[in-house]
Amino acid sequence: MLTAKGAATRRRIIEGAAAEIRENGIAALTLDDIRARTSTSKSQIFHYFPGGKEDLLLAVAAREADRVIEDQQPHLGDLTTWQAWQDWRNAVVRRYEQQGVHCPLGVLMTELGRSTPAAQALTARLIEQWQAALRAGIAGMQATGEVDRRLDADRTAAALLAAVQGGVTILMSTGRITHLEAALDTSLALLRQSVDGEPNVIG
Amino acid sequence: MLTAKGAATRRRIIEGAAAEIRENGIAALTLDDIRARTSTSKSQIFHYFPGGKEDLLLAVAAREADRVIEDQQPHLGDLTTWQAWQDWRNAVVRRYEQQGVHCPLGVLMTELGRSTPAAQALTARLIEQWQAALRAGIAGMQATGEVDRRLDADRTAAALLAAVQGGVTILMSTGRITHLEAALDTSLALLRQSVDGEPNVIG
DNA sequence: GATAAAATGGACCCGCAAGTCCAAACCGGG
DNA sequence: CCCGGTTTGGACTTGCGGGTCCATTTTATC
Repeated sequence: MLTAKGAATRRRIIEGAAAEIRENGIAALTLDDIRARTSTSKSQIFHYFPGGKEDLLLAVAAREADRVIEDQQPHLGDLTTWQAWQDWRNAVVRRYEQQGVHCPLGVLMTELGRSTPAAQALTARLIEQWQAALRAGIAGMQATGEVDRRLDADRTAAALLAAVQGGVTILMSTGRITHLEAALDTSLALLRQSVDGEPNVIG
Repeated sequence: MLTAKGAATRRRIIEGAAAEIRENGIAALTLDDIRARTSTSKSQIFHYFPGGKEDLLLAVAAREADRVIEDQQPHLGDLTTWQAWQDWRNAVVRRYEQQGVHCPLGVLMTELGRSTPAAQALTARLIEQWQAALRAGIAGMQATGEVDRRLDADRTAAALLAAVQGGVTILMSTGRITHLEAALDTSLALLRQSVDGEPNVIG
């Protein structure tokens, strides 16, 4: 079982590990660092994560995956107006601006993505969830005629998601946010353009 | 100095390390694996890469960065017609289809990207080079009137690059290439669309 | 407040992998 | 064929970090 105190400790360990990754990356991550930061002991880590490091990392990844979606709310869930899209765009930029150079999720995915099926499933679920929200937003805008109905909503959502992802990746490796902004703005311009044949100014 | 034989060995070590990363990722990479695969000895690795593992990884990253651009040629250097763009698009898809789940470059960048300034410079240079080629292609198409002149060529190139990068990232973590394709096709559709105000069918 | 379960502390073990070292083999030029 | 440097082999050291173990303390429940 798990008492309230135990649950709190477990949570503290996950958060501490995530913070550690954000600061130093996963390559430098040791259980001892986590232990020190969270004021716990080795035995606690293994008590709450019997599978050891991998088990803990998976929990961190799950937490971070949730956070990714959370941080885009309430905008992501309500992309019904151009203003909402713009707010969402700004939320994404702001989120990753603050994130810093290490993305716990991205690193975790590339690190244990292929090794553990559980991690792979987590990734797939996040992408699906994110893409579904974008798809719903696009479809809704199409219903009101604000977005060209000839667009394939799902495919466009996939492209938009890829653009964001790529912008973030470049941000992580260069520290510059210009690509993420360009990717978002260009993608949104595509949505805004030529509604049912009517041309529109780009940008 | 470095004799022909020495240079060959050095090259063999780099290629072997890259192959090892492609197969098993960087987390699992050990000097012993490389040693075994390349039929060399520990001392050779340190002889040719005095800085040890990090030194070697940097060399691998440099090699892979070159390869990324190479593999997109000759298309990337000659984006003067829609056919050329399409060929380039196909080359990119094919390249990453074959690459497998591990991208030596991507992994290396996220792994030692921030730790070593040299790696960071390498990344910046690759992105700049890649983006410049795309920018040149877009600008050229604008000159002939085949792409809307109101587009900011550099910013659009940045967005396109981000889209590709994101598609690749998603491919690496899910094994599915659909996002890369959607990202490329959607981005190219944007370029093709509404030339100087004339609407165009999307997709 | 007794008792069982949960939580915690921290010493210890152990294997692995990076890096060191030295001696041997090889090779090119005089 | 001999001498400098280069290349190679592989044993050895070393430290780090994941994981184990058990004793102790705390907490929940009756």
